[in-house]
Amino acid sequence: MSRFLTPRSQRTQCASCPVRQNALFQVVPLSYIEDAQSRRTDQYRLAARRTLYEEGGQADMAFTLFEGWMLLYRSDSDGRRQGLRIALPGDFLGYMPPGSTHIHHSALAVNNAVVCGFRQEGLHEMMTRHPDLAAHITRIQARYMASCQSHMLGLGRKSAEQRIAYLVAELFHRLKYRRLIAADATSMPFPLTQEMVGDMTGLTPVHTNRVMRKLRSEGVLQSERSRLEVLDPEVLARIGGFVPEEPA
Amino acid sequence: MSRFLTPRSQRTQCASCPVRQNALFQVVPLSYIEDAQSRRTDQYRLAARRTLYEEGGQADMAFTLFEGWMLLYRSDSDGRRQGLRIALPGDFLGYMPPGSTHIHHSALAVNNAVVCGFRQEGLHEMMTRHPDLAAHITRIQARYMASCQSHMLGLGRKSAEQRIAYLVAELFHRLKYRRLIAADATSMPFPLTQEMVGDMTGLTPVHTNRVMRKLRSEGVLQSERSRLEVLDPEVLARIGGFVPEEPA
DNA sequence: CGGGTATTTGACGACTGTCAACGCCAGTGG
DNA sequence: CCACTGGCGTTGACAGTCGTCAAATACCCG
Repeated sequence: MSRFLTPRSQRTQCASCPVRQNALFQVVPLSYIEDAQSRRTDQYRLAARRTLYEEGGQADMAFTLFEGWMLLYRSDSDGRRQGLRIALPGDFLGYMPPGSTHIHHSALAVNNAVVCGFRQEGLHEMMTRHPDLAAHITRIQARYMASCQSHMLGLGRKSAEQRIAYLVAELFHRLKYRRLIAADATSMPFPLTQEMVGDMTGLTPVHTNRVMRKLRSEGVLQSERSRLEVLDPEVLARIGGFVPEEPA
Repeated sequence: MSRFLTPRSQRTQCASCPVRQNALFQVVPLSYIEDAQSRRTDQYRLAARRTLYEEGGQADMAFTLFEGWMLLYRSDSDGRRQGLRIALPGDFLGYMPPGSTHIHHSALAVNNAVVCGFRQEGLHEMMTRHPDLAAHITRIQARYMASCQSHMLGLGRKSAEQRIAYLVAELFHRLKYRRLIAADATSMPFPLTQEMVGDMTGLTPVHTNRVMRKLRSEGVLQSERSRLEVLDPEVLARIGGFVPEEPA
């Protein structure tokens, strides 16, 4: 648990290079697109294993994730790292309400990612102008909060197998909900390393490996390269105690 | 871990009786008090060990806690319970953004408590009318989110002793920050049972006891009835890895 | 004083972490 | 084309934390 802050893949420092590309807003409601378009910055392409922002840094930008997955995490003074959330395309990252000074977590690109940045100030202005944008952001926060609480329940009270099953079931559900995979898909892209799964579940990479191996031997999962096949979604959800909620 | 849903103190179902009493809003900014006064309901007095609301219920009311402590928790299908947050006087509970149907956690009165209720709809109306109230609520959510993330770090990566030390240090800090105890106080009211401490830290009551005993024998804490004396705040914060953040 | 709850303690075992190696695979450079 | 290298996955042995079960003691309120 000590090799973390500059761990296996010699986690290079953050870097992000502007790129031009068209895409839709997946988070901001349609009615604000015009206003939002004028405020958003260029898009950024972020290489795998680089951080978009880091704990303790200035919180002057928020982002919408367009492509790729990101791992949001927090680490303590001993270098132990705890995953907070896996951000999928369409997710909103790094938002901080007015008056906040620094951000409390870091964001790491799991694979190559594309994000679109907004200045926080711009968002705050928009919120005062469009009251239902404020309501929308409030909803997003509440949804993340609920998910965060589910993870707390897992970290505090579930076994390793349950936590991992929950994580996979949740990701599978979220990908389907956003139509990033077909509704009847039986497999999904899975760019997370076992170490990252361990970060999310509060487990050691070694123990994560053992448990995933067990799930495979039980015929629940099947993994090939960076894909994961869910052989029995029912059992997976039952093991993990995962109950899909409306939004995802 | 199975005796929980109707545990030791035969946790009676929720009940709340209206009461009349004057008090200030501690959460809503002054400028909205007039509007808020017209929207708030009466205050409610809640006996110790009763729930204010429960997971899965309708989310039609939000509350400001005036007196007493509350334990917000979530439980899974096996009856295991995980504490999410200790609400102290001045805290805001049960808020759900527009469109939410049911609440995802339960709120239990640790000791006798007094809350003031607001209809969610009323809050939503106010938010559209007063954009900075929306910003304020957003800030509150972000603060709870940050605290929630700190707890995730603890649940996932810290030892039992560290988690308990963190919890106590955090409560001590929050009480001081809100001037619920003097800035130079060396002790605080501590109505939590060891079981509740275990709920918050993801530990068994039994193991919680052992660890608290250890902290006492190390001369860090001292407990009498429902008070806790912090003999060495420095060491406590260092053990728990607690770093006070601006708001609390 | 009595009943019920909370705290405390001991024995025991399971789950998970730690340490240390090894194999596999992809990308790189010769 | 092939050897090399670094990251990731896999495995085994072992230790320690923490959960479980069970029971005794202390405490609080009526």
